[in-house]
Amino acid sequence: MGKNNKKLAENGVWEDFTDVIPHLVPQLSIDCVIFGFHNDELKVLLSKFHNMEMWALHGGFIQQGEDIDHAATRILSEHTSLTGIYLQQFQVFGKAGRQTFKYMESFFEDLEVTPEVLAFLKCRFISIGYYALVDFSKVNPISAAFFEQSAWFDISELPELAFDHREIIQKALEQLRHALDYQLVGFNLMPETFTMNELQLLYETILGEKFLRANFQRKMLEMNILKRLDKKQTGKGHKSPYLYRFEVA
Amino acid sequence: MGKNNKKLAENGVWEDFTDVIPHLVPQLSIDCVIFGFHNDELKVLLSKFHNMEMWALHGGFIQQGEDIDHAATRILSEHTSLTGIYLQQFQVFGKAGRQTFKYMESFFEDLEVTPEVLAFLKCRFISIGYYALVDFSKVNPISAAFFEQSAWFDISELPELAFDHREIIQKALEQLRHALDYQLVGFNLMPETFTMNELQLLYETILGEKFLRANFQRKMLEMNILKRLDKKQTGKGHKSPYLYRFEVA
DNA sequence: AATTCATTGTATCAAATTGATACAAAGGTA
DNA sequence: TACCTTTGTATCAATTTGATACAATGAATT
Repeated sequence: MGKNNKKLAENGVWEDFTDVIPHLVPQLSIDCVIFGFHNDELKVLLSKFHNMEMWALHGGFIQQGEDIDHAATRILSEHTSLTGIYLQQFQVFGKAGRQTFKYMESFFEDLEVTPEVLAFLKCRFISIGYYALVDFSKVNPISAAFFEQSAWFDISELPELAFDHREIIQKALEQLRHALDYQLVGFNLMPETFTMNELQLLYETILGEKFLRANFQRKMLEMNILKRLDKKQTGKGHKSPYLYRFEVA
Repeated sequence: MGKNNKKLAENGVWEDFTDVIPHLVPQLSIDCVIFGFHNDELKVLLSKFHNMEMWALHGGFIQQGEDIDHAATRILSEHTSLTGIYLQQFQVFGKAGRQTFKYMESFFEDLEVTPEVLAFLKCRFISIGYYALVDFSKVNPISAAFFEQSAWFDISELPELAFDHREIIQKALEQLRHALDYQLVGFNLMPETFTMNELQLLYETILGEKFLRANFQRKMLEMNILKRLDKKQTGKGHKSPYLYRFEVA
């Protein structure tokens, strides 16, 4: 997988980049902030540029006439092989100088592409931000063109990020927090079944505040969105909790 | 202004459209939903296509490298001569077939443009939706290229609208309602000073629900965002209300 | 000058929601 | 069986919200 980047189409998606450009909406891209939840921490899936200590969001281009939501779904599945994922468009990033190519000159020099392609890649792109909420345990990242590896990062311990990707993640988090308050969005980050305590930890982690156990449970139950299943056999020395599944009554 | 559309640059913004295209981000546009409040009704400012009973939002293109918020501000001022307006990006519209040119063939035939320009104009555009909140009394609409007049429409009595502009307005309204709940956004639709009753009417109109006068006043006052000024001399046969100005304490 | 009327500003009480604490039940270990 | 920890739920206090009441104001009317 991706020993070097001289060929741009290692994942088979692009046969020849020069030929593809005319079929794209130029200077417009999509960037996905892929959120997962693991070990009581909110994670973001990032990809690392080849030969550089620089990470980036999973992005891609929109094809002529392609529905943008379809493009986002396609890009996501190209990077994770996941389908049926919760995806939410949240903001467009289009500041004048949002892409700086500082520290990336050697990266571009290594690319064996035509001057036209290089000029295209160095344009100011306007990027539509989507966030994806995925079940961490089901993700199987795929390395795509330009990148050599993918990895999950704790939201509070992000590595060096390209362009304005740190700001994009920050805005995505704010939108996610907001959505958590008035939509039933959190369950997309949970496995199929879960305990009340696990759900509470998700809410506490994302919102960055603690809740009283009794009140959290009362609130969740009176929303009538949880189906109570059998008890979970924990083997721990205490009462075993119920399992729940998200299910609107 | 705008007796016909054979020349595209009547407002002086575009000298020659063909020359301008290469300086735009292709197939990407901005559409502004301009909200105003008048006679206890929420209004939208629309423009009418030349020689057609078809209305549209005020839109425009983004220049290469131009900050998109700057572009939105520029477009707004080109259409209304207003500056310092509250503008909020709210959603991108990029469905596969969002522009239908049904009923618009004659419009395109009337345009004396090169085939290249025509092809450009008929592309599927991805449009970034912004909404603007303006003080109704200060607006002085300007007719722009393609259009013959502008007018305010009650949100509940919209005329025939081009493309997916009805949906864009609907989504803008939903976002505005939402923003009203948790941001201090409504004051942009009000004149400099106003009575509590006028403010309540704004909230009731936008949110589509009635509030009890006493509770609305209590809620607003305890937010500490209103500066109480002198009483308004109404000349009416009852107690005269205080005037307020938006001012964070 | 007193009366009438619609509107405004605020007080008050009831109802609902939220915050904090308590306690019994379960499931294991010592 | 005693003990410890976690879970599920009940309970009461505090706060917020909903509904109603009432005095004050400013003009027109008598």
